[in-house]
Amino acid sequence: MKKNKRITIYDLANELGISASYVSRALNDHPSISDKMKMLVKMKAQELNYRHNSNAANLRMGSSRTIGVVVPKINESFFSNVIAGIEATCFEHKHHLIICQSEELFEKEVLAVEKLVRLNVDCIIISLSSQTITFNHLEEVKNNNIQLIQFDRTTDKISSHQIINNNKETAYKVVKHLLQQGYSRIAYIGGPEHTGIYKERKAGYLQALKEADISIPYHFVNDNALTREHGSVIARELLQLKEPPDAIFTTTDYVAFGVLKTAAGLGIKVPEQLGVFGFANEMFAEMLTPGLSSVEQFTQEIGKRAAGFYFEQLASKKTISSSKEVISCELILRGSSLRKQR
Amino acid sequence: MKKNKRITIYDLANELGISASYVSRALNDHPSISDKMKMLVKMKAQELNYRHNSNAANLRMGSSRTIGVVVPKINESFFSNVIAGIEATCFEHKHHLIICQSEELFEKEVLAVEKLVRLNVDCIIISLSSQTITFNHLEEVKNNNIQLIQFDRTTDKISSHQIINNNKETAYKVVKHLLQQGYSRIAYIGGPEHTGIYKERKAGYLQALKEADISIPYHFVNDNALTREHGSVIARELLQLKEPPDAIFTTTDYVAFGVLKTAAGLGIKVPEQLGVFGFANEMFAEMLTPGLSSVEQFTQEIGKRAAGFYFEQLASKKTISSSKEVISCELILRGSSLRKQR
DNA sequence: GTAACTTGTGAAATCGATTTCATTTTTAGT
DNA sequence: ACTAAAAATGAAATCGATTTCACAAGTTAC
Repeated sequence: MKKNKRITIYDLANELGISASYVSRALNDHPSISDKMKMLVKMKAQELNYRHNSNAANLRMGSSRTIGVVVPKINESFFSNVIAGIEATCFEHKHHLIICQSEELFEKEVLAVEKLVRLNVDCIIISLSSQTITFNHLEEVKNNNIQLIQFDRTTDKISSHQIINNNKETAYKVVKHLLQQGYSRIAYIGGPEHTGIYKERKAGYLQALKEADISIPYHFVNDNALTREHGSVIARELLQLKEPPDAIFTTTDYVAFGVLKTAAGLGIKVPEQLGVFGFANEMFAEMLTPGLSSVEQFTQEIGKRAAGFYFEQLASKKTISSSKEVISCELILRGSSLRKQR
Repeated sequence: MKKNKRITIYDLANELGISASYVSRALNDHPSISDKMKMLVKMKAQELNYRHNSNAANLRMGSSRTIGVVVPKINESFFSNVIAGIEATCFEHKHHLIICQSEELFEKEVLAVEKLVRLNVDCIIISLSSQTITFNHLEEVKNNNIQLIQFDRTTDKISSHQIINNNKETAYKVVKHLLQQGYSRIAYIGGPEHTGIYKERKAGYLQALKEADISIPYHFVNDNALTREHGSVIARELLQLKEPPDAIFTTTDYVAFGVLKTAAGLGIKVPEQLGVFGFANEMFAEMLTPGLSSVEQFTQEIGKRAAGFYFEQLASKKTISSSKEVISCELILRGSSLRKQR
């Protein structure tokens, strides 16, 4: 095992017979240094395989040109697309990205946030886990002068910039669409209400029903469902009622998939006997048979705006304590909710 | 804007009337310090909202207790599951994880690796982008005394530990299965051959055909296909031949999905007229109609083994320069390749 | 020719945690 | 009680890049 000690600017300085400070400036394109010397230093760096040490630089500068992202799951397409958007914008601004997942666990979310604080990131972009109901860990982020930006699963209890969809309005439109397709006994299977987006979607659902003067049984409204399994179980209960729903609106495509599976299992035809509408337009939504109607949230855009906001703040040097940015969704209509010829 | 300067161990030391070195030791549970004092220091740290500064610690220690992961795409379930496995093992060993994606671009892969080197990670676990055909960036990793571990998309040109599936054998089994189902004109749509796994899978495919004494036309063997679009295009060509294949084996579920779509578009019935077999058992494979037969790669296990190997090395202090670990796949048979009653 | 200024360069301080080494204090042993 | 050993504690060096400050050399202006 060779003890390949890493090359530092001091080594470069020695080799070149100049000082370390000079080397540092040369590498950073400081204006007081001639292009010729910059060239020379950079050549040498290349030759000796010099690697900049971020830890040393960050320690000195107190900034890391790094943004941390915390999401529940990186393999839900919603989140991975948001991340893609964030990354694109970071890339433009030559910032790094560190991605963490909370796996929907509060404990892991706290750990991830702590880690990012310790790493001295300049900004944390977060979408809360479904378990998260206290926010000290976010307060801490701000106490450490780290810019906090929330998206999608946000809380108003912590003041920060937020990027969200027009959830209520969109849910309202979904129900309107279902009504227009001739469904009237529309059930709801949504996520936990303490998470803002699900509350909003539920509100939109309820408002549309109210406006249409439709009353639905108590059991038609279900919260706390996020997975395919939840969807299956609740759908089974709903569809075996004496007077079952003729449409189900879910706040996640995963839940919708569970519903579709159960319906198929019970021999219920979609969309003829049951309309199904999802949310998030996951990649698999169009792969199903029939295609799952869902909501496009322009996820990439959300990511771009989240990171974009940070860089705007950085440039303007103003600090906005609290604000909201809304991105409008689009209904993607597929077979699962279309029974009328249009 | 309050100038909330971060609390350091010096601040804690001042407050407590002891030295910084003492504080450091107390926080790190150094044996030479009484439990009472440790308690006291930790309480104070809590009270003043002290945050450990990783940059300072890593600079001093030359290690970051961090593993970097570079994968082509975090939103392919294969990779996100491997990451989940890596994360689980890292979590056990109290190491951090930094996730980067190359997006199948060589340039981005190099940048990601550079970033990780600069951040002083202790180990890099990588699966190569499909563009990668030179490996200087990996050589550099090793030059910087960072442990390198490759998985799935690996190269033998750089000596390192590798975790791979038994790709050849598995592909061989897939073709055997198709033959046994009565398919005989079996086409292949695979990834780029310069990537080891695709070469292996192709080899397995060819061997099975050879053993069965089946010869297939030149056009039945296609490389460089990785996306759904590739799958669609190539499938269209294949299926419109005068003597089209009666089965298609693809090395990615995405490609297989493209094949299925095209087949459906052409009115070709799966599995009756065309058998389709994918690879990777992506989440959507079972969601399709008919279900897509695919190969389970035990991805989580791959991740666990990759990280596990690092920690074993760390514990044993031996350095193994080059080795391979093989994880066996399992054929998941679904509708798309089952036309015989079994 | 001298004052005033620019430009190029380096020494040294700095960031915060860790660790070596030395010193002080305590405990134990006889 | 006195020495030897052990435990507790702190001072200072260290990691590597950046930056402030100062100085030297070279230019310009009158």
